[in-house]
Amino acid sequence: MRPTKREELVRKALTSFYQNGFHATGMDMIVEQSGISKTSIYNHFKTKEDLILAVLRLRDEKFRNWLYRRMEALASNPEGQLLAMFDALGEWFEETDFKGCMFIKASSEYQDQSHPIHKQSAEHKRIIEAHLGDLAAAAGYSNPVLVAQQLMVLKEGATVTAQLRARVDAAHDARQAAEMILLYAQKG
Amino acid sequence: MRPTKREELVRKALTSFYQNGFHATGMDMIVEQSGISKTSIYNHFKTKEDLILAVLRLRDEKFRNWLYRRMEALASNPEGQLLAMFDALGEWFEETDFKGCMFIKASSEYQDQSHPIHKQSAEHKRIIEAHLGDLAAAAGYSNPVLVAQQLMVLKEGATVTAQLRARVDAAHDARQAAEMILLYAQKG
DNA sequence: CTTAAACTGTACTGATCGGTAAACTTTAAA
DNA sequence: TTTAAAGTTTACCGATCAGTACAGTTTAAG
Repeated sequence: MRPTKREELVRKALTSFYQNGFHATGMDMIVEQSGISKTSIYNHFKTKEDLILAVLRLRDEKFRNWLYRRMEALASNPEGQLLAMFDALGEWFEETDFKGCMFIKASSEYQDQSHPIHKQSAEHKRIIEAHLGDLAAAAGYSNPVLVAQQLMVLKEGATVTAQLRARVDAAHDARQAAEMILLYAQKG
Repeated sequence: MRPTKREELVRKALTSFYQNGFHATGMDMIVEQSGISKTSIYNHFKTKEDLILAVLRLRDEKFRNWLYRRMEALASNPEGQLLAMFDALGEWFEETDFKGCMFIKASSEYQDQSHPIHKQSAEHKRIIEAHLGDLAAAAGYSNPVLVAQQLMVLKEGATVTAQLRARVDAAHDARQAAEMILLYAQKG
């Protein structure tokens, strides 16, 4: 097995699904955009759903890697990294091909909670929230779980606002709100 | 013209689109769910897109009416009403047929900012934010626009979290965060 | 009772959907 | 250089998509 073609397929499919949505993107469009034959695609993935799941796995890995590294680059201590997440989000929102969070969109199109695509989207969010919880614990907050949940609400809200209303500065609003949350959160 | 049939069609179409999504809901499914013939549907609306726009108009009116009334019922002063929005959201999240915000989902499926469906979704958010701004001004905050923006970010984040992760208590987290925002916002 | 508008069912269009069959060509390792 | 896997093109499948044509039926007002 040559992994390159498969990876290239998933990478190209990612941009197609991200830019156009899941239902709106037909397999023929993916053939066009990727330059990979349909027969070959279905040799790698049994169904469109399987391809989407692979796309979401790649997106999860790439996005979390990028976010975590950016948070570490922008601040040295855990408290600063929590706030730096919103600066990183702001950079993301400013990218020309920003089209919102792929997992929010996936869960919007596959609404059933038991659907694999929905479950995988929820898992992505769970992992990020756990990371924020670790940082909040390291920062010494007495209720790191609550802090992480509140910061996640701000993150999702800023992302949706940036996509739906083209409001890039939502990241700045969210950061200010996060600062107030951290100010009030008791330290253990 | 009898307005009843048309209204019934839009009402039934709303639940279909809300429960299943826009692309995933075919016109044949709307014929089934509404009991109204396809010929009659296309006599009222030229295209599926026109029907969706009418559905979103109805949703905007119904949702804002409900939210505003609920905020007024739960608190008497403007500051309390701002916080009561999150209690109202919590009630919404607990409804058995809650499936997230219809406008967030619409903008996820029609991503182009210039698309009528996307624009109408953004308008819905703009109107609610303006209402929050009025309440924040009445409450005496020196920067009511910023307060409204931050509360909107919390509202969107809580709604997405409740839908994507089945976390009804996101409304409670958001309310706590909102309390801290209001505590720190200077009064004029 | 008449009449016109509203609505109905049925059948259809061309396009596209996800997915497959079959025969052929490229690729990379033995 | 042989060989088998991985890739390709082309054509197709039945189902469904949004939307239409048409002839018949219900409805409500004069």
